[in-house]
Amino acid sequence: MANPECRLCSFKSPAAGSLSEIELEKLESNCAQISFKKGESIFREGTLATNIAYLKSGLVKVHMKGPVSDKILRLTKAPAYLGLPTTFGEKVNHYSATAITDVQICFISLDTFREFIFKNGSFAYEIILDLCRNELADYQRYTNMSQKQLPGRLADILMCMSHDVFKSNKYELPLNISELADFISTSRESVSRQLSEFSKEGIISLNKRELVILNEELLGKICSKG
DNA sequence: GCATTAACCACAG
DNA sequence: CTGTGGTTAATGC
Repeated sequence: MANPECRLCSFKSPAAGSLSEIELEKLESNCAQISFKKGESIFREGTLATNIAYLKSGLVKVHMKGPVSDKILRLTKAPAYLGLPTTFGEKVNHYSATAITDVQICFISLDTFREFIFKNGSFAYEIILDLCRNELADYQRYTNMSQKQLPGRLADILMCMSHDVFKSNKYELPLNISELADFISTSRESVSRQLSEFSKEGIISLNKRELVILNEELLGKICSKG
């Protein structure tokens, strides 16, 4: 656990950017930074939500238990708040957050956070903005996912990760096959098969976890046609 | 009917 | 943990 220096933090959220000097000092003394290794759980579904979690660096999967299997709700890259809806709106977490790379988290006291919301309109506004954007993005993803067939769903997340997370046509898959399946609501076998289909068709190449998108145009078509 | 899609099972690296 | 083959159920011409 390191001493946070919120005032100097270069990963500050837009919301924290609107805090005054004094408020930042307050934040500093009510906040603890912790590192998690890849695979470690940051907070877990069913446990009491005690703090606001701010993802300072790294990549996290947000996921919840379904009736059949785990479901990955979102992939969240730093910087971002994790689980505001479940921390703020509910006493008990309705979903979990797990590190998929090494990760740094700042846990912020719920009371302090709440106080900022009450007293600092710009701070509150930034938080609302963030929640709105996420809700819209989630609605979009869920309608997409529920109407596309398997190839379209897979193409979708492969491109998403390429554009939004890694900003490159070449990247290391952050999720294993069965996590990909949990993400796009299918079985691990289907993901495995579909990936080799894409490889055979020359759309992607995949050795180990190293993914290269060779034919982005075609992948885009598959993505939009479903 | 026949084809397509995708899940489930089993088994092998 | 992954990749494949066989089988099977559902859905759409």
